[in-house]
Amino acid sequence: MKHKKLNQNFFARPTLQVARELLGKFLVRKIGQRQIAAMITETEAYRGPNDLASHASHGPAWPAGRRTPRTEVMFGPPGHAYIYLIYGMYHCLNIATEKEGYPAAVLIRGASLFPKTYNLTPTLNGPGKLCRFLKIDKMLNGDNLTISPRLWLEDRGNKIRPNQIKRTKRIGVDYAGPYKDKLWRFMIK
DNA sequence: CGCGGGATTGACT
DNA sequence: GTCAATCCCGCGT
Repeated sequence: MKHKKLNQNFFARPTLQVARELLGKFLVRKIGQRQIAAMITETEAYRGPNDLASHASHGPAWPAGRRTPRTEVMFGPPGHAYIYLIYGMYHCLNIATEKEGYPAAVLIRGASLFPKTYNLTPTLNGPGKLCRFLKIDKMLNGDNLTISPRLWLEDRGNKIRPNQIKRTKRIGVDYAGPYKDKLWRFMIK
C-alpha cells in the first residue's frame, strides 16, 4: 500500500470536508529513531470567526474573529499544527484548514495504533490521551505538518465509506450557543 | 496584575 | 452521575 504524505492542498479545503476525509488517514510521529503511526478515527471541525465553540470566535460583534497569540495558527496557512494546553494538563492537536486569514482547524480526537500488538496497545480515544501518548505538546505548535520531520499525515490507501462514518454534535462545547448543536464531529463507527 | 474559565480525563459516590 | 487537578490565556482593572 502506498504511503502518500498529505500536502497543503488537502488542508486548504472546506473544514468539514477535511475533518471527514481525515478519518482513516494516518498520523505519524517521529521521536528520535522511533516512529509511531496511528489511524485517525475521530475528528471535530472548528470553522470560522462565527463558530462560538472555536477559540478564534468572538461573536458577531467581532466579524474578523479573535486573533490572539494563541489562535494565530488557526488564522495562518493550512496544514500547520495548532496545539494548546487545556485544563492545565492536557494538550490538544488541531490542523489548520482553509485559506490563510480564515480561522479554522480540525481537532484530532481519536486514533488507533498500528500494528496492534495483543492487547497491550493503548486506545487513543480522546485528544488529551492521544497527545500524551504521541508526545505532542507546544514544542510542535505552529509546525508545518506537510514538511515537518517530527509529525505528519499520510494516506495509506485505505478507504472509509460514507456508511462507516458517524456524525454527531461536538464534545464539551455547551457554551457555544447555537453552534453547540452543529454536527461537526466525525467518527469511524 | 488579578481573576475566571477551559475543544479533558480519571477517580470516586 | 459528580468533582477536582492544574496552568495558560484573554480580558478587565
